[in-house]
Amino acid sequence: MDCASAIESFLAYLRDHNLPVTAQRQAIAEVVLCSDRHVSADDIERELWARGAAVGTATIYRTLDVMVRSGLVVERDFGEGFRRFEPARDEPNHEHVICTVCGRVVEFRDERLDRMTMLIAEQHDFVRSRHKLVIEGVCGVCRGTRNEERGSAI
Amino acid sequence: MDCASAIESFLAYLRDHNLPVTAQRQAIAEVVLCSDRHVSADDIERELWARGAAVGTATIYRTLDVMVRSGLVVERDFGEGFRRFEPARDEPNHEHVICTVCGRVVEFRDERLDRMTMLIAEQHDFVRSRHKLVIEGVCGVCRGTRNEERGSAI
DNA sequence: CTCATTGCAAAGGATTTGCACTAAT
DNA sequence: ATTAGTGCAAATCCTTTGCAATGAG
Repeated sequence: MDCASAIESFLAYLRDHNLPVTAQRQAIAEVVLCSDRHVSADDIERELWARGAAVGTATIYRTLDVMVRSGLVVERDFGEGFRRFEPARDEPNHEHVICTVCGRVVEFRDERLDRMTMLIAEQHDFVRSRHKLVIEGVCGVCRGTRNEERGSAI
Repeated sequence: MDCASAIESFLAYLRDHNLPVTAQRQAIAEVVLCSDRHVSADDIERELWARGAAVGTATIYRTLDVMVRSGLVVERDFGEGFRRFEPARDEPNHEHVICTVCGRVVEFRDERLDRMTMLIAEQHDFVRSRHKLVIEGVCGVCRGTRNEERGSAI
């Protein structure tokens, strides 16, 4: 699903649920759904401010809530002390590799992992709802450069 | 390594580094190192209070810092909004299954996982430092009982 | 005696909430 | 007109820090 149709889906979700379609919600949706990064609430706020369409912090969090509930956005916690959000893509379950230097996040999928975690949960008498795998390391860029360049999250 | 010798190792670490061995540090070490759970700072504070040896919050965090630096304690973040700590066991790298109802944590090891994450990191031009896998699900107890019983974290 | 630790309270960052005000339907 | 959303500031939660008092070596 591309960015434009994701936004349309979100607006449709709002209408379907009798939730007002406000300028703020559209602006936030654009930032989150059109980003190929894993953005934090702060990233969103900063980006909207830069675009000259500043939105209150509370509204950003409240809108992220709605977007997560709509299923169009997925919440992530990489143990950084804050949450990140990414557009839900068609891929059902994917994992993350995160660079401990610049914070860059790369995604990958592995079907074996899905099966493995399901089995492991069973072995311990758990019914698995989901799993989260994060691989930490240093990316090629950060190993090469002397860390002069550190990516922004937008 | 058992609980008593883990405590002894910690005290040795303090002496080796010319750090004062205080009653508070010993009390905190006992709670953390002798627990088979993954305790939070709050769990520790509550437990010490219950034992009649209350210790200030700041001291608990500061001591946890020292214990992590000593390598005898490992810090975990399960995305709950706070950190948990567990004694570092001999096993090098292990994963966690956490019950989304009662918070119970079960550990397991899988060598394949270690190899897999190493390879996956390589494929994306990352040098892996470590990985974190958390499987979320509902444990047998919480599926059976109607959630009357919810484990404490100590 | 000297220097690190302790405890308390204040400060911090991320997130949530109360409430008067504004805007969508 | 209703009803919900918005922004601001205050409040929360977990964690850290400043600082005077305390204790270990």
